[in-house]
Amino acid sequence: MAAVDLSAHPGHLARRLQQAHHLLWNTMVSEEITSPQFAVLNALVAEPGLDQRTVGERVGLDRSTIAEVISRLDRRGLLGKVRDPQDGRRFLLRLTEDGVRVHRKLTVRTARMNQVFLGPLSGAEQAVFLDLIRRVADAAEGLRNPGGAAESLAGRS
Amino acid sequence: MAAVDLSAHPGHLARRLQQAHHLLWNTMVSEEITSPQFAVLNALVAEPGLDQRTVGERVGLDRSTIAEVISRLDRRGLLGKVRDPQDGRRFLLRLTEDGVRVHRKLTVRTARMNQVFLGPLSGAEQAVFLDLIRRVADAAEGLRNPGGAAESLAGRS
DNA sequence: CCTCGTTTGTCGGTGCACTGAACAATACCG
DNA sequence: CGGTATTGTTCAGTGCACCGACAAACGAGG
Repeated sequence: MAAVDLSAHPGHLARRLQQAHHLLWNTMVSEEITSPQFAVLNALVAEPGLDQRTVGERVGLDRSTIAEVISRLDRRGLLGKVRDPQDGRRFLLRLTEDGVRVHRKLTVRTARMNQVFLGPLSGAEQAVFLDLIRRVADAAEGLRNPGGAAESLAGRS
Repeated sequence: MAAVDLSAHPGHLARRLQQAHHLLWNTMVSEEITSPQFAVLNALVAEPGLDQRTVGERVGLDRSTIAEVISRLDRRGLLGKVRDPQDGRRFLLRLTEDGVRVHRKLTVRTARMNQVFLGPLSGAEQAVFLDLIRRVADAAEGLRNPGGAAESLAGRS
């Protein structure tokens, strides 16, 4: 029996980590607005008037997924989409007042939740934790678009 | 504009980490069998004859999700389910020969993939990385079942 | 026995996430 | 100007993940 210890597999741990986060988010932040939805709201607070594709790029969601998330936020009246008069392909997105309000409220709660989530780690460990995840995620993402900006991974042709 | 830097949010990073893993899994391990499906195969290699619920507990999936994953593996002929003669509620699960074969093949590939995935980190960092994720995930999971082991979070009343 | 409460699995509903394909509007090139 | 990419959005299909409700099966008391 060649069974493996899953607790040494980063993918398995990543999944469990996200489940843990989902659980905490539901109880401490919101049952209506999900974490990806909040990320979209946040992106539009920072840069109102973005189009869908760019928002997706900012928060790390592909075109299909971002379309669903945005349509949900639209249905709830948290943002509005209008066609760009300059470029009839895009929708320009901006938050409604409701959207801004929701974002403000959840910002406070997410901060509290993050403290609880990272509670088991010391301050120094938390910084290391975030740094390590970011490095692993960035590297793997770099494998996808070799032709992005000035790149990360060494192998330029 | 009270926008927040998402790259300091562990939940956001956790999601991106999983996406990165998903991408690598698809290209380096299998497009047919997913990571959760492999986890189930692995659990049944270690302990043949488990029931669905217990498998779900081993790999960290709830009853609904594990049912879907198992039905997929069943449809592909990688495992068989028979009712427990002792307890008519459960199904006893065991891998078919095909299932064992697939598990063996993927075990090799996952090992390779994990090396690439963790490649950006040094050996020492990899150990820290896995340890930190495990601690955070375990702690948050502990919040769910207060009746688990001894308790984690400091802020008791 | 026969009810009461629990456990196992299923089902319906919602939501994230990816792929690949279709479509429309725009931009580029000869 | 016309034809061909390129880009932004949508749609169909698959799969993970959660919750709540439900039926069948079990277990313990009466």
